[in-house]
Amino acid sequence: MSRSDLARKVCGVSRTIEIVGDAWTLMILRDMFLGARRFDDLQRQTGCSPHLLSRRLKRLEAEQIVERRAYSDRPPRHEYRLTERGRDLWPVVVALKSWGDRWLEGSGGAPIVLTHRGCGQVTQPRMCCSECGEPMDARASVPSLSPAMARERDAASHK
Amino acid sequence: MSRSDLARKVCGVSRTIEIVGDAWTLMILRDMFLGARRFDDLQRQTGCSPHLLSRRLKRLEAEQIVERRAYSDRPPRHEYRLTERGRDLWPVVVALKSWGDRWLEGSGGAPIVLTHRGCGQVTQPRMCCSECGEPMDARASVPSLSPAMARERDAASHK
DNA sequence: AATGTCACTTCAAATTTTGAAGTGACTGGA
DNA sequence: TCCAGTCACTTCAAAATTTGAAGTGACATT
Repeated sequence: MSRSDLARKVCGVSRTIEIVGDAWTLMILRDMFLGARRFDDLQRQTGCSPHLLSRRLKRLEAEQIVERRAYSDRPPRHEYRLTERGRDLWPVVVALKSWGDRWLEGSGGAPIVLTHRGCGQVTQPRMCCSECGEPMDARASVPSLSPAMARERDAASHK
Repeated sequence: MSRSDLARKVCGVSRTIEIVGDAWTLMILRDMFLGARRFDDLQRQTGCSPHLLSRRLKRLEAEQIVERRAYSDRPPRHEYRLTERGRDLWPVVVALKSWGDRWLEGSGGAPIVLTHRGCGQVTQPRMCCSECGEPMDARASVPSLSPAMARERDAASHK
C-alpha cells in the first residue's frame, strides 16, 4: 500500500496523517505557529528547499489549512496564513513539543516557552478529559472502534 | 538542508519530528496504541511494506520508543512494546485523531471512540493549561524563545 | 544601471519507498 | 516423513520523492 492510500481509510488518524504526517509539513506548521507567514521566512526557518516548500504549501492550501493572500500588488507579494482548520492543528505541534521537552532535553530548558494568556503562567499544555477535566495519558482511556472501522481492521487481519 | 539535519536543531519540536515525524511511524504508533504488538499485525494494520516496517521499528527501538522482546524461544518469536517514552507519545496521536474527527468527518461518527477510565464517559481529550486547567487553543498562549533558539532562528533569517 | 528582495520554478543526482518475492526457523496435520 | 502454514523478517529492481544548486521575473532601492 502506498502512503497516499491512507486517505481512503476510514480512520481519521490515517487521513490526518496523509495530510500533515510528514516532517516538513510539521516543521512548516511549527513555524507558522511561531508567526512565520512569508515564503522566504518559512524556507529559511524550516531549512527545506524552496521546491519542497512550494509543494507542501500547495497541499496545505488545497486542504484549506493555509490561505495564500496578496499583501502587496506592486511588487506582487504573497503570504500564507493558517485558517481556522489550520490553527486547530495546534495541539499536534504542542504535543510534539511537550514530548521533545520531556525526553530530548539538552541543557538550558525548553527552547520554546508558552505563557498562557488566561492565567499568565508559563504552561506545558497537556491532554485532559473533555468531560471531567482530569489530565489523561495513554492508560487513562479505552479505545473502541466504530463498526466500519472494526470491519476495516478485521479485513486486514485476514489478508 | 536534509531531513536528518533536524536532529541537530535546538528545538525539541524539530528533533521530535526527526524521530516520529513521518506517516508510517505515526501509523505504527496509532496501531500500537490500539494494541498491536506483532510484526505481522503491524504490517497488516498499517498497510506498509515489511521492509519499511522493519526499518521504522529499528529506528523506534534505537530511540527507545519501542522494546523488542522475545515471547517464545522455540520457535523464535518477538513482539514490540511501547516503552514509557513511547507511551508518552499518546498525546501526539490523540491530537491527530481529534483533528480528523473534527475536520474530516464522513458519516457515522468517530471511527475510534475513547472512554475515560476515570469518569467512565466518552471523551475527546483536549489540550489544557498545566497551571490553571483551562482548555487551550492556538490563541491562548504566547510563545517565547530561549536564547539558544532565538540565536538559531536569527542566524537563519540573515542567511 | 546595478544590485537586492521576494516568491517561486527547473533540473539532475541522490535517496527513499514500493511491491513482489524470497528466507529460515520452526509447528501442526495427513 | 512430507507438506502446508506462521512469523519475522531480508533482498531486489523499479518508481517516486527529495536534495542542492541554479535560474526566473517583477519589481524597489541606491
